[in-house]
Amino acid sequence: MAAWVLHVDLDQFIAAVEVLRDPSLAGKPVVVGGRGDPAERAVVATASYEAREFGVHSGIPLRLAKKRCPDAIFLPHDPPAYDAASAEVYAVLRSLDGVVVEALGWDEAFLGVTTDDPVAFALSVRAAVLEHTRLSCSIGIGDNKLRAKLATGFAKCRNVRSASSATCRDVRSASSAKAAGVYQLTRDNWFAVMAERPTTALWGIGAKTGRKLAELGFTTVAELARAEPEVLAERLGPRMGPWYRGLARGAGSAEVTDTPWVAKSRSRETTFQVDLTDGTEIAAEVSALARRVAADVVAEGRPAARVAVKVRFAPFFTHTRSMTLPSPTDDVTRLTEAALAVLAKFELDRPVRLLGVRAEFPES
DNA sequence: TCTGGGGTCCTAGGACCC
DNA sequence: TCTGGGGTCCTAGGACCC
Repeated sequence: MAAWVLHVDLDQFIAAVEVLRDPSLAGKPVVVGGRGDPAERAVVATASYEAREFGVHSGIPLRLAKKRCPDAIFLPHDPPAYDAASAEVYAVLRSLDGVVVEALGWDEAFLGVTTDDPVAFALSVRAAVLEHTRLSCSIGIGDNKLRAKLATGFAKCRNVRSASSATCRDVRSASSAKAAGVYQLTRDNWFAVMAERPTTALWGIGAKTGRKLAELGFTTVAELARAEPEVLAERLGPRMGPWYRGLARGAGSAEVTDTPWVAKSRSRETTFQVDLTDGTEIAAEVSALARRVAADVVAEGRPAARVAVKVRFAPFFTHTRSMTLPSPTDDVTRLTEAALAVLAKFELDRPVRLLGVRAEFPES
């Protein structure tokens, strides 16, 4: 019996929950985001596969989604509904025998499992989730979390209509698991599958870091895996540099833990439909955000030690100022006064498109 | 095409202290 | 008088992820 990491990822989770609520949406292009009004300042949270065929995907402005897919059905983002659906999925996962469940978000979890047949086990997990929640998921199997997580992307290629995407290139020939919705990635097929892919295919390397690596001459995973740690450390920092090289070699933790997640901070922010210019109005919005954050802090049952304010000026310059409180507190008045004191550190000389307030908890 | 909201971790400079 | 280093805290910003 061997230890395996499984990465479970619900397919188009938010759109799928909406379809369960309203079966008439099935098979149609559905776009969820903001208040469901494509004329507003907001972005796509999830698009159904039908909408994705029009180039609509997470993160693009609703306005653009409407332009690309005029017939799409736009729905408001409804977190409580997704919380509830997510809880059902986790209940199923936690009911599985001998499995450690580590939550990653609404629609993702790592499972730690000991088995001789991880593919059969993954298929049984898919079946259980589908039977009890009517939601489908894809499952990556790995010998650590990094490989399990990346495997899920390939699992989706055999599961859904995204087989034309870059992630899916050549995945069939390199596969060892033949089942739909499941894919296995281990040290044995790591380089066969990953070597020629761009460094940004790795979990933890985004566009910015990918560009820096390319400037150093490392474009593919194989090239990054052969890089000198010192060269990477020089350009990308003493810890991050060598860590990226490890990613390229498929290195990662295999430890799955069910220790409950404890928040290190709580924040609230708002993008205004129309930029704010009036100082009094800006202060009033910061107060309102601070009161919401204070309520979150009270609910958390721990006092906050630090308060930060975020201001995004038009067109898109984001700045943060913060202060450590004289002593930790969960008092609404003290937190609000602190947020206003931090706001006063800014020179509010340009229109403001976003305001945010964050409370940080002391380190355990 | 003007780009949400909620988080986490890392880096780097300056203050301050010994 | 001027000069060392090291350690820690505070602050701002960058990058990434879902």
